[in-house]
Amino acid sequence: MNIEAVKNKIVEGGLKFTHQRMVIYEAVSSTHNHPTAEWVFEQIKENNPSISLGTVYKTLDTFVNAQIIQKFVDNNGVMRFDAILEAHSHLYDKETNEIRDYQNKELETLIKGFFEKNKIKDFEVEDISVVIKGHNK
Amino acid sequence: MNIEAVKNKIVEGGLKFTHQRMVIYEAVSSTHNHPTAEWVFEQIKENNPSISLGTVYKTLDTFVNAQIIQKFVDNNGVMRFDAILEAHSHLYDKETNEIRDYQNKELETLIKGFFEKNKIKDFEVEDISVVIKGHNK
DNA sequence: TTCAGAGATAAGAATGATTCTTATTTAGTA
DNA sequence: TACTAAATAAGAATCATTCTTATCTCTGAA
Repeated sequence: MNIEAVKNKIVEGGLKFTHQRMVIYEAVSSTHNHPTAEWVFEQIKENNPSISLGTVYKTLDTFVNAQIIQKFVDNNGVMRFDAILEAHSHLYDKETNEIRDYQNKELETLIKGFFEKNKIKDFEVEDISVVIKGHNK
Repeated sequence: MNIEAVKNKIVEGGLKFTHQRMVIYEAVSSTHNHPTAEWVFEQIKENNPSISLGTVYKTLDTFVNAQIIQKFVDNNGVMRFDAILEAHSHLYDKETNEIRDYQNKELETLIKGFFEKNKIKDFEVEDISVVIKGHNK
C-alpha cells in the first residue's frame, strides 16, 4: 500500500494526517492475522523508536471510530484489529487461539435474507457475523 | 431450580459438590442477562459473606471446563456466563452494551446445512453462533 | 511565509478484570 | 474415623487498556 493511498484513507476518515497514523495504518493493513495493539507496536517501534504504546492504542481506537479499520474482541478478551471493512466471519481455533477470516457470499446472502424475512422486534440490525469455533485438523 | 437439581448438575459434571459451587450455579442460572463474575459475586456475597471474588472466578471457570455452563466475551472484553448450553446467538446493543439471547431453529438449520454442504478445509467445526450487532429502537 | 489553535503525541501512572500464590479447609471415600 | 486430593479464602500480581498532563505538530488562514 503506497503512502498516497494511506494518506487518503486517513484524510477521508476526517482525521489529521500524521506520521504515526501512517505507520500504524500500514502495520494493520500489512497482515491478515488480526493484530493486537501490542503486535502493531512491536512491528513499528524499531523504525519509530519514539512512538509510545499509549499512542498506538489511542490511534487504533481513533481509526475505529473514524471507520477506517474495525475491531473485535477475541476469545481471551483481547482487542483485535482488521483493515478489512467488509463484513466477514471468523474461524476461531479453540486450541491455538488463532483467528482466520472466513468469507462466503452465499452464507452472507443466506443470513441477510433470513433477517430481512424475520425482523427482530424493536431492534435495528447493523452488523451480522458468524463465529465459527473449532480446531484445525 | 431446586437444590437436588443443582447438585446433580455439579456432580454430573464430575465435580465435588460444595456450598459455594451451589450458590454460584444458582446465581448464574437465575438470570438470562449473561452475568459477569462481578455480578455473580455481588448477588451472593450478602448471604455468603465469606466467599471470595477469586473463588467466584475460579469456580465459574471450573464450571465452564466441566461443561456445566458456557462463557463468551462481550464487546468490551469482559467474560460473560450463561447456564444455557444449547447453541444460541446474541444480540449486542452497540449503545447500551446489553446482550440478549436470540434463538431461532430455522436460522440454526440454515447455517448447519450451509456448513454441512461447505466443509472448511482442514478445520473441524464445533460451535457456530451468529453475532448480531445493532441497537434498540 | 508565518502563526495560531486544535488536535495529536509521549510517557508513565492508573484502572479494572482476571489469574496466581500460599495457607487453610473440607468433601468424599475407604 | 482418618486421610487425601481438591476446593477455598485472601490478597497480591498480571496484563491489556485507558487516563492524565505536558509538549508537540499539522494544517489552514492570513
